[in-house]
Amino acid sequence: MSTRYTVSQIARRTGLTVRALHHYEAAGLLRPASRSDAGYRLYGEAELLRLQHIVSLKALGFSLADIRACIDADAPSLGGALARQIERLREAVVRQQELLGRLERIAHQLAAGATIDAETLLNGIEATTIMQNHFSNEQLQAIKARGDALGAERIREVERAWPEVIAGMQAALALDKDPASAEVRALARRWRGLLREFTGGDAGILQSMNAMFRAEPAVMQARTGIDPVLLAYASKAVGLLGED
Amino acid sequence: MSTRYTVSQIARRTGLTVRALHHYEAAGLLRPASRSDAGYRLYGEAELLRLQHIVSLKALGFSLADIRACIDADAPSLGGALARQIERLREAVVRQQELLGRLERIAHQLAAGATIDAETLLNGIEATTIMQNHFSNEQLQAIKARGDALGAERIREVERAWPEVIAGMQAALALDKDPASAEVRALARRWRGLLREFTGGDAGILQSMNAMFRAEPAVMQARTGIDPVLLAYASKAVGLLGED
DNA sequence: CGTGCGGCCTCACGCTGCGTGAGGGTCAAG
DNA sequence: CTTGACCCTCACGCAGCGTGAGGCCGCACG
Repeated sequence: MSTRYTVSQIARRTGLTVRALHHYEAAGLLRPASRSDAGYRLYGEAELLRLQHIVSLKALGFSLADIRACIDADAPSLGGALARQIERLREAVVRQQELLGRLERIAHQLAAGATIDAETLLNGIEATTIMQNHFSNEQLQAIKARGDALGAERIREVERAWPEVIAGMQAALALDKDPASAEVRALARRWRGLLREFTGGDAGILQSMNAMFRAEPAVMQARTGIDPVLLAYASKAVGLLGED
Repeated sequence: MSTRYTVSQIARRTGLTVRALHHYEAAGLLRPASRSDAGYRLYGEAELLRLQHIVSLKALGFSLADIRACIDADAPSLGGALARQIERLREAVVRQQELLGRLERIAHQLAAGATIDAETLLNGIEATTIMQNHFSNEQLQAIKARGDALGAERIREVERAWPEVIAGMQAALALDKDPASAEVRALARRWRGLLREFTGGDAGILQSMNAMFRAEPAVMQARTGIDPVLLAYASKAVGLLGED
């Protein structure tokens, strides 16, 4: 009449392991219909059906807790759980794709830069990580678009120009020169020009960059040579330029 | 001279927690430069730098073990680890996108079918799950393309026609009619027609479907009303049709 | 000089979804 | 009676920490 199956039979029919069935029982997901005299688990058709549902939901990425909620409460939670699961997965995919993008960019750099040492590579990775933390995705895209617009050649020029300007500004600061003096104004104009080359005139990006320098003074100093004092001095000098 | 930082200072500067730093130490990732008399962990600039690297690599999704390998062994493993990580991530993205696709299809059905009860929904989910297990991705795409080509209206017609043909075949089997008789031949022709509507004449899909019926007789019987005996009978009858 | 509060320390369990034994009964066949 | 093949119940292990528990520093305040 009521056919009974042992754990291993059930396991074979569902593609699960015996251990998993034990686990599901412990998790309150599926209790055997009965036990034999020796304590063997015995399952019936109803349990098999329920298990099919469990397997299906698990294949959709639901957690055991979610599955229990869905099956126990029946209808109400299922639709909601489905929606939540979709939302979760969408976010996960987006995150992973961003991550993948970053990894691929790094791998690309590595392939282009021929034999690059680990230290340099890690520093580069660190830079992108910090950027990732301080700029929004839109801002990062804007920066990337800006870089594409400028072209690799111009970017190299800018990168060569920065140390010079920074050194000049540092020297002016060391000699305690008036930020309003003609010499410092000239430096500030170059500074502002290079900065705009990066920000593209986007006030938000400028703000985020300042925040980044404030949040990571040590790292930024190590990478750019700009410490908070120098930044303040240069900012003041640029501010004194007015709309000139 | 050599500035020393306490755990919580390091934690603040890196955005990690004190517990995480303890964990990294236990994992052999980052040992404090020294300890105070009271046993307090004391970190230096070098540790801070190393930790930046660790954070960066972690942000790229590397496991602590991988990170340790990368940082300890320096250059050699980093490139390889990067490539492996990219590969892993690509696979993960593909898997999750497939999953997302399935979930969205189900959600779509649910939205279309208005108020569908949980039982029916779970059965639908089960069907897609089993299909997923028995057909390759290419086959599933081919089936989907086939469905699009036929159109929703034709599919509904086919779905209405199947039970009728199955019932007829079942009746013929029950009466032990000769599979070669005119009546059964007529049934077999309709059966074959409906089947081709699904397979699109693809022998691989037909084979996989037979395998599915063999592997999941109970489920398939519950869903289609076709049991192994009936399937054998029908297959014989169809075979007897020849190239007719 | 005590005391209170914030850090710091070292265990150690918890979470997810089982895998993988350990140690020991059960059942049908030979 | 023995031998496999199954079954049982613990219980640890995995990754990466979170979150206490219980107790020792260290600095400031009264």
